[in-house]
Amino acid sequence: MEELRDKNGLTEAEYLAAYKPGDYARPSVAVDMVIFSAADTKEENYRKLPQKELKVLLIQRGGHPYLGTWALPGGFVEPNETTEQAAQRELSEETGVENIYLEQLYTFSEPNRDPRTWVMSCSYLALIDSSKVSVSAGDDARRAEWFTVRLDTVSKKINESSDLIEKITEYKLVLLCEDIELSGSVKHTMKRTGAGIENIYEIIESNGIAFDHARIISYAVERLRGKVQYTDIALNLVPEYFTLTELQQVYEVILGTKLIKAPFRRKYGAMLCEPSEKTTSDAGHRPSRLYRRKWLTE
Amino acid sequence: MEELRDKNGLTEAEYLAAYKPGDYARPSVAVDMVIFSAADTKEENYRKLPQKELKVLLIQRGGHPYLGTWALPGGFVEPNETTEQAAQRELSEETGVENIYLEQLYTFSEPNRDPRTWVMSCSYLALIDSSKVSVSAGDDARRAEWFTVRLDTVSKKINESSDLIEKITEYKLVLLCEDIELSGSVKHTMKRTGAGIENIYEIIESNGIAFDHARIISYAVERLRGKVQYTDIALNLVPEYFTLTELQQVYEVILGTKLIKAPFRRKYGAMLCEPSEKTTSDAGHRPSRLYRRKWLTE
DNA sequence: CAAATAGTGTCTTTGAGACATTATGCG
DNA sequence: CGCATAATGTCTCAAAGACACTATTTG
Repeated sequence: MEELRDKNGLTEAEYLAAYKPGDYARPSVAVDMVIFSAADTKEENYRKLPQKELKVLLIQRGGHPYLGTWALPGGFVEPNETTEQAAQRELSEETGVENIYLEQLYTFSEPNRDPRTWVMSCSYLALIDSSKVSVSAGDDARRAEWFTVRLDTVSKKINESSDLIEKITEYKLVLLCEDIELSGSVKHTMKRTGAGIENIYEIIESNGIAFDHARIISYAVERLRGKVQYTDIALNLVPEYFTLTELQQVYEVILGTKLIKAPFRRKYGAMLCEPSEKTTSDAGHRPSRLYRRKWLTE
Repeated sequence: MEELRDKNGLTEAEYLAAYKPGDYARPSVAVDMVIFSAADTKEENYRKLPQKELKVLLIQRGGHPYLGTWALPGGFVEPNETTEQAAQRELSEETGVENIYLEQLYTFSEPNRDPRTWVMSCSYLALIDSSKVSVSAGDDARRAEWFTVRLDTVSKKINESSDLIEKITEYKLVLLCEDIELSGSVKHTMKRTGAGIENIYEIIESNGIAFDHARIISYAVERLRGKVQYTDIALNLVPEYFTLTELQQVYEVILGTKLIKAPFRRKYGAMLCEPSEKTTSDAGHRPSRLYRRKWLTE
């Protein structure tokens, strides 16, 4: 292999030594983090259990563009690191917590998604257990807050003609934090013509959410909804010791549906969790067994 | 919103007009295409049916680095296009076929994955029906060939200690095209320490496959294996009119297992396909009904 | 008719969904 | 004791897995 020479008579080592990068345009590459947690609501009735809510961490922009609106935490990838390492770095800077579940989501590349310059966003999904979440710090410079996430399908239209099927779905994303309400609408058009499929995503409204981050958050919620059903990913949103009711609430808040207790326990409780010796107490009702994650070693 | 001014007293329009991109390093971003098809093997016995094989399109490198080895088709993303558009462009250049199933896979970003310079690869999965595949053209400059794909799990080790679980899986990828045999080994280490999970992928051997493309191809096969089970993605590998046995073979070759006919037909045949009036003929046995894709409009 | 595949019937087992019933700690 | 939740039992129904049987074409 060392002896191979190209049409200029150079070996690979010689070629690389002489290599000069061309000066064609290169994009900046940022990582944007969709950091979810599942936090308890406050419950006044001491006998009733709190409910879970899906939260996402946003940061208020202190400069242009999108000054004053809310954005996903993120930053630029540096030349000596992978996007995963950049994501890990941003994550510990932002939350102060190490060892968080991290998964690459999607690379968004619309050339005008950042009005300043050509910036691609390699987005990451991170899941953090709510007990580790530091109380939303009203830091001096950057204000970071956890927003309750709601993603609903607003409308679904299907246009069918002889050889064109068009499926238009509109999603509405609402983000709430005390008196702040942000919202965004994403329209997904799926076109099938002949043997071809085309998916188009458009942001048709973005209210207080910076860049294309409404789209990125919607995408992250959809990924979470899908993966929760066939992986143990939800266990990353729950403390080390947890009750099965808690876990069920996490599933419910992600999927947006109510689940029935008995089959949920048979399926996920038995498959993903193992009972510990501990129980809850002081609850105003029968105490509940605490479970731990069962590491799948199949 | 127009009236908001930042700490320098600028409106957003003024800020953007004055904006100068910094001169920090930017990566090149390439798209690499994993183009799969499912082609029939030759069968001498006229009564027997041909088998399907999973194929991937590779191009022999005509220059350094990795001169003479085989690489995924791909190219650089240009400033006025999305990665999807770049992928679409590469795809029609390479195969001459429009309207192909296309899906973003993963963005690989190890800083040294290209020995020349900092290049990220945004990889795409494309599925093309074998009847559209032009016979592997021995073009003048770039030699392109379809390689039969085989991905096996070679070994699986689990190290469990008190608070560290390590799962090491080794995959072996073999690519065959007549007398050419390429191979690669990818090692996946999953470490769980405390609440943290770390996934490390290493290429431990690459025989005739350029860059980190052995890893990208392995990733694509795994994605395909996963998605085939809960989507209609496999129908993109089959012509407009196809038999259910053909479709079953596609599933079998992707999953690497044999499936039982009756339940396969009940599940996928009824759900994803609709019968046409046509049948096969001249087969040396009972003719088979030809089906078409049923577009899912739920 | 023999070879080879097409296509269907049915039995078993598994598991999801739905609902009901029993258990238990706390004030 | 009564409230609220914990935990489990059981019935029904749908579907996956496995296997066998019938149907149909061509040389």
